[in-house]
Amino acid sequence: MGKLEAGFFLRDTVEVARDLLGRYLVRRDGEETMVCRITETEAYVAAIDKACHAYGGRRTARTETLYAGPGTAYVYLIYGVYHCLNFITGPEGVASGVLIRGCRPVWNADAVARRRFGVPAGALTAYQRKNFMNGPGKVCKGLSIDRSLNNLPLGSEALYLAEDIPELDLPPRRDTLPFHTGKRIGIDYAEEAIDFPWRFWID
DNA sequence: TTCAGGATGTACT
DNA sequence: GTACATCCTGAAC
Repeated sequence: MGKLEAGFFLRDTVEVARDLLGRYLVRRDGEETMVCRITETEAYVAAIDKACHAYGGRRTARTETLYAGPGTAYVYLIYGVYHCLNFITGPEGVASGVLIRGCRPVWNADAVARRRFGVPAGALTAYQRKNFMNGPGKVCKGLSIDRSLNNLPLGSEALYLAEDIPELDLPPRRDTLPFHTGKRIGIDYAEEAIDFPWRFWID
């Protein structure tokens, strides 16, 4: 099946964030299976990063998932309106993870478009296509991801990451994939961590 | 195309 | 009470 396993997430968080670009996010919601290619990620590392929810070792009901084992899904509500999806990196007990900031449907785009805009993919305007899933809240809207999936274990059928998907003829990520690096978005409060180049994206 | 402002719930002070 | 790892709308250009 090509599912990413624990070893993938047990590496340095920044390296995992970079390596998730171009890989497949698979979501099974009832009878519908949707597949997206990841196009934008950000790394968060509690030990040195004031932008991380678990900075300074903070343990609360919300941050508890950040301390879970490698590959666990961390989903939280932001601004009272939208959800954000992360995958935990490193060993259990070390709070760090990768935020999925953007992706693009590569299988069953109709199902994603209906969740995102209420219409099939063919009915989208150019503006809607451009803003399909270019943000963490939009990714979750398009894939029906909410807090019911928080703390979901690595490799769950409802939501998992894959290296390749042979049955759909989706090829593995190229290991020479060109990518961009920059500062993270929406963390203006995070002092020196504002400038960490921990955001990665592909075209 | 860019910009300001509002929506909205939860965590934390 | 305040802040928040955001997004949408409508107005101005």
